[in-house]
Amino acid sequence: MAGAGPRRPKGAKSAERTAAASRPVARVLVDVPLPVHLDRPFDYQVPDRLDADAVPGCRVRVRFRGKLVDGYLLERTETSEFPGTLSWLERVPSPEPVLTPDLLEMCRAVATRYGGMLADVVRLAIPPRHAGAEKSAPREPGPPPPRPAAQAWARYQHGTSFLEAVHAGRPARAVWQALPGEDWPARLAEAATTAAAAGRGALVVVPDHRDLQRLHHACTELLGEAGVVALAAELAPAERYHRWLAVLRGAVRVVIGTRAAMFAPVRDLGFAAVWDDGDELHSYPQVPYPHTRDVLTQRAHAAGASLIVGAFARTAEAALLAESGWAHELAAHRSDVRAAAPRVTAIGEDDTQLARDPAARAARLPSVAFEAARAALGAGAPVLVQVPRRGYVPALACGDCRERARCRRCAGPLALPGGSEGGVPKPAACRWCGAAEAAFRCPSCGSRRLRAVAVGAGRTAEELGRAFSNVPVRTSGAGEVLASVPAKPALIVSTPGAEPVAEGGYGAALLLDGRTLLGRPELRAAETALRLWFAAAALVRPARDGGRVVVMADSSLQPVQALVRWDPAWFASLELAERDQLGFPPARRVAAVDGTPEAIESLLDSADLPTTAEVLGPVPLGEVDADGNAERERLIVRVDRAEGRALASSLHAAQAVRAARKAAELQVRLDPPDML
DNA sequence: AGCACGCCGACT
DNA sequence: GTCGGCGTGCTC
Repeated sequence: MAGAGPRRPKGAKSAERTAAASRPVARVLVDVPLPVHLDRPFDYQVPDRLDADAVPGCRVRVRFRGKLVDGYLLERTETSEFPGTLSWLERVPSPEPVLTPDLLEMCRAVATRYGGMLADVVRLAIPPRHAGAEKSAPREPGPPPPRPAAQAWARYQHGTSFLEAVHAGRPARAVWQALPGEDWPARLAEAATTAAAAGRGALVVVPDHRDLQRLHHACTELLGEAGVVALAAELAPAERYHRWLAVLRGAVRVVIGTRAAMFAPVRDLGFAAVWDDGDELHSYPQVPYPHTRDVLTQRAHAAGASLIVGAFARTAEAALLAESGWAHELAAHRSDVRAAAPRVTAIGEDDTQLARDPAARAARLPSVAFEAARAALGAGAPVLVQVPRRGYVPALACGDCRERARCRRCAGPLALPGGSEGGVPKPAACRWCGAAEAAFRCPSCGSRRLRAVAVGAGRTAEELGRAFSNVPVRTSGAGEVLASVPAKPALIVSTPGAEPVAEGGYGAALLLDGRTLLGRPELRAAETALRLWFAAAALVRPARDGGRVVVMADSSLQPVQALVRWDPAWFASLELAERDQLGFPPARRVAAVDGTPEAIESLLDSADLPTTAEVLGPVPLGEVDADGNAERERLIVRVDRAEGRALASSLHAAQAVRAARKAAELQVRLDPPDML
């Protein structure tokens, strides 16, 4: 019997409705933007006419605060704890159980990890409904594909045994350092197909559409058109839902996609992979801002699936997975790496010798770069020119050694706040804790000088075109991204991340403006620069075939050394150690809380933060008035990694307390990638 | 976000 | 007395 909601509703109004005979209570997750304290299910009465359709996981329409809203039926129960009278379930748009127990559990885990709300995660995980797709989407899976040959994996230590584990259903987890020139889509397709051959599901997530096309091509080679499905947020709604349903119903074993696919409801997940986890596109820009790598590691763990975190470069997060022993290394022998890599030359500011050629001088091309390009073009190969994007971000660095200037209290980034006091410009201040730094002294070299760092304009394609007047120049970037270029002499000017693949490999790559790339104010400046360099350099022929890379950056810098030696793991390990020392993620877990000063204050009053919590700030965000107060401010809270979960849950709880509710508008982000 | 209840000032 | 201010709390 229903505890409160009567089975047979009394009163004239609901006389025509009768509750279902068995399990008349539906626990419903309402899909409306709600304050955090309402992050819980609500109970409704199931009328007997909807009894058959109202199955766990189906979409429902219910009346909530007087309005008809969408929701998901989580479960049917006999009784409700709610003391009042339950409203009726109004409609079941479709009995398709889209929020399966597995998917629900995954969404809960993700919400918990980020201190976010379940409904927000479910909104990311389930695409909008399209009725036609429910009729047309397939239900039955085809036979498992044959197990693919995977000799190419033998180039990596433990590569063969990794695939063996995938096939045998033993969870193997690896940080994969792809060899220069590696056909990574083919390798990931092989691994995914290996899981499918064993009858299990596979999921591979890549940063962008171009990568997805390459991966899709590699997968259809092994699985045929019907054996793989690509999920991408930019698909038309009907097609998107059709493909998603095919996955949900278990009709397709291998699923690939861009970040929205991290939640794909793959049946019996046996293998998951994220390619190039350092690409910021893997960070989902909606609450609670989940990251592909985090979600897939969590899913692999929960499902007992194998996992690959792969790239040409390596993030500090991937390094942590390896160093903590959670994953193992999947890398080639050093000698094989050297044999596959191009020859890399670094040219610093001081040893820049401009080319004699007047046009090359005009383009400010050093002679080494000019000669490398000319030799490659002469050999009939295309040359890649990587030009950093435009953009400007104010930040400060040591005026002498160029080390990023950091706060002595909390190691946050120093910047010039702008504005003046009594005609004197305000001194540098920490962007985290707000402490002013009037007497900077560089911890590395002792210098007292500060200089502004700005991401500047790159050289243009026209300038380079003049330096090589008889060679066609093509550009790949924001406007138009090229997928591939033929093995002919050409200059390919590309912004980072938009480099086309060259048939037979580029003869040379020129990585311009390395200094500005390295000097970017983000925490990940060096890691990002190196990732972009490796991605471009990996498209160049091996040194033995004449492949050369010239990077315009000081060879004494660690990221530059890592590129020259082709040792991404070494740099990632240093980076991780440094983050540990500075108290940054992933060594520690950091939360950024934005909101009005009152909301922040009430959160600080009420939050039961973990014992290792260190609170920085708040610092004003955006415009500051005469008294130094802003409409919104940011608070940083950091804790030991082990207390990440506790931090997420305490921030979740603190947002729900009465005092914070009025001021509301608190935005909580965990390990925000763009915070610094 | 909107809507209902609730405890003090100006009015018939 | 009683109308109505919006401050506070709730949404099955």
